[in-house]
Amino acid sequence: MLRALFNSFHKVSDEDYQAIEQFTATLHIKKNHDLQPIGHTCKTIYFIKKGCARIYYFKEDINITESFSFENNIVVRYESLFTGRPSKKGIQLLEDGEIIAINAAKLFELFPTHPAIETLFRKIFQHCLVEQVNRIESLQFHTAEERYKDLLQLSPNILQRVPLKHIASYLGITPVSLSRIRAQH
Amino acid sequence: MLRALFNSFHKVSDEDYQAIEQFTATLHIKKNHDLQPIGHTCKTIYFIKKGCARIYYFKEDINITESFSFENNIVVRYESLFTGRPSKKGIQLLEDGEIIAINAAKLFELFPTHPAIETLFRKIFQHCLVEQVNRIESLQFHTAEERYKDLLQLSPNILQRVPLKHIASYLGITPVSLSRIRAQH
DNA sequence: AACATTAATTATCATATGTAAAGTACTTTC
DNA sequence: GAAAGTACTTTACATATGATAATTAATGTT
Repeated sequence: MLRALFNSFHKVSDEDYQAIEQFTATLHIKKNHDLQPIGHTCKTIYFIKKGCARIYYFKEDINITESFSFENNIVVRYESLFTGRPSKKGIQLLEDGEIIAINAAKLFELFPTHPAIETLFRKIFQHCLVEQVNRIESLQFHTAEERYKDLLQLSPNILQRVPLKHIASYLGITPVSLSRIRAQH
Repeated sequence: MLRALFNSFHKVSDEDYQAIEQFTATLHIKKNHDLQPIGHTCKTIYFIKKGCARIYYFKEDINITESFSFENNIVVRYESLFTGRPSKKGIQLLEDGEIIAINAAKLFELFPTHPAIETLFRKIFQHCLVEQVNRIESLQFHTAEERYKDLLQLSPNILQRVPLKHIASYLGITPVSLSRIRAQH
């Protein structure tokens, strides 16, 4: 499953895959619990095998969802992993979940001896970069209603899995405002 | 100059640097001219030696600035370079500029034989990823006024170099709205 | 220098979103 | 199963931003 995801970015040999696997652990986390709390420096790349999660932070007491992640996706707080600074963001499970944790420091140590692994993760990060650019475009010049409709199109079942208050803050609006948008069907 | 920038991400040997240099060209572009027009597939990584540029696109006749880039920075339309799809975005010079163009296809071909070059660009892309995440945070939950002040703090001389209309669309607001924000000092 | 074009500001009005408060429905806990 | 808590909606009002149009300022062209 993890390997299938990897292969979709860059084919790796059995040996390379096993080298990565060596530094992975499977975690079972309950709904509403944190995979990583606010304030810790991110040293792990997570892969969601089952469940869904959100990256969140507080702005003046307001709980803001930066992103959602569902099965078969990677979750990383890049701004912490790539700078070495503590993250003001946490990762919370929105459903009971099964998570594969990859030790990032150990993984990065593999790069000099396993170029294919470095290539794999370079391509994964490139893909993430494209996702972020698209998100910026959406936030910069779409109305809240357009962003809501786009989100439903991209993740049709998100309404069944994620509380509306998180969707609201993800869209950059208040729950009241989201209610209004939903009401005018 | 380019090498100094590279070194700030990852030290490369003379040989590696020369391998990259082989696929670079220096361009002189006049103010208001396009470095790359809308609709072309991005196959080049640009480095700004002198001048400043913006990535822009149209949304229903409205000319939107996605990002600004100044001296000593890299400009790439990731969503095109990393997907191979034509970009609906262009790159325009806002001042007469001197640009170093790196042929991305040739560069990527160096990766298997020059692992240090791959590492260098992985780190550059990681840095860009962090920048994009920060931009998302700014767009998602700051008011237009906060975003304006943050921009001035980050690029204090931007007002002298960039027309306000571009700054407005970069902030996700109309020029009229930016005028108002500036008026209430 | 005169003219034409574009950029920026200001004013007015319309609309979208925020804030606060109250009500309803759903969950959780004991 | 009652009580408490949480999520969501609705209403009323406040504020920020958008749209349009008119004016002034700045820039480019001949």
